[in-house]
Order: sequence, then C-alpha cells, then structure tokens
Amino acid sequence: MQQLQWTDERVELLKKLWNDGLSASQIAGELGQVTRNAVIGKVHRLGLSGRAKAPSTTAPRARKAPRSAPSAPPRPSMPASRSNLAFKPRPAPDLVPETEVARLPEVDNVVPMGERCTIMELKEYSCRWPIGEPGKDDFRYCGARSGTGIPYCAYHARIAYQPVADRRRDRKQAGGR
DNA sequence: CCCTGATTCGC
DNA sequence: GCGAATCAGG
Repeated sequence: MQQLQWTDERVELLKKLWNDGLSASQIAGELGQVTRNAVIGKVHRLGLSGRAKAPSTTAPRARKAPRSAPSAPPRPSMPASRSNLAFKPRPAPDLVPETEVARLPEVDNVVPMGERCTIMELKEYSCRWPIGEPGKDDFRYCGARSGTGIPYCAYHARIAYQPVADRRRDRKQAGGR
C-alpha cells in the first residue's frame, strides 16, 4: 500500500466536511484510509483550523519533552519489592469463563486459610494465584510454594497454563460432574 | 473513560 | 509534508 496521497479531491472533501462542522474523526471515517490525526494534521497544514472556536481552548501548551524513545514502550520488569501479580500470564478470570470458575470449587480450597498470604507477605517463591476479590480485605494470594521459574504452585500452574478446553476434558475424564 | 482539537517531532 | 504520539480540555 502506497503512502496516502492528499489528492485535490480528498482535500476538497476535507475542506467541505471540516467547514460543515464535522469532527476530525468523522471526517477521517468519511474519507477512509486516514486517521483523525492525519485529518487534523492536514487541516492545520492547510491553515484552516479553528473553525469558530473560542480561543480559550487554545491555551499555549508547554513545550513537549523531547519525544524520542520509540523503542521503549512496555516496561519489562518492575521493582522486585512489589512484583506480585505483575508476573507473566495473568491467570485470572479471563482465562476461565465464569461458569468454569464456578465449577472449580477446589481452586479456592487447596490452600488452607492460614497459608494464604497478603501482597506484603508474598515471598519470591510464593504462589501468586489470586484468591478472592482484588482490593477487598479478604483478598489473598495462594502463597503455597511455587514451582521453579513459575509464579504459581503446581496446582495453580496447571490451571493457569492449561487451556480451558483441556481443563474441561480433563475434568470430564476425571469423572467431574 | 469517552471524546474533541492542538501541538510536537521523527520520518 | 505526513501523521503517530501526546497533550489539554470537555
């Protein structure tokens, strides 16, 4: 796909729509193949910005900090001190449909209450499988000894890394209801 | 959090 | 010149 060309045709349409009061995103959608950013950029280059806007919104913005760091997007790690659930695969709800969760009563019971721990009590080797509602007072982590190189204990590691379909099959074979 | 236009700046 | 990223508001 070649770089989009602002043909006279497209520019005319842009001008028209802009003057009609359409928003940049609407125009972008109308034109197609361009983002609203592109539209706004073009509008400004054409010098037809500020339709009938109150200049109040156009407060001088402080100079932007040198925006150069395209190769520094996601932060790979966090301070070890509080790297709890920042770990790899978020086991969590998304992996297991609610109905599935409901059918896994054992999950919350494998670890005795006493062994479960709070975020502050997590050790490097503690299983980070969340138990309960995050944010609530009774929210805890499994806390059992985790496997080497894995943030979960053996039991939760199976659940965390196993596709739902497999889990379903497993339970069926195991004679689950 | 959704949206808006405005601005900067790497390409 | 282009437009993504970012910013400042609503």
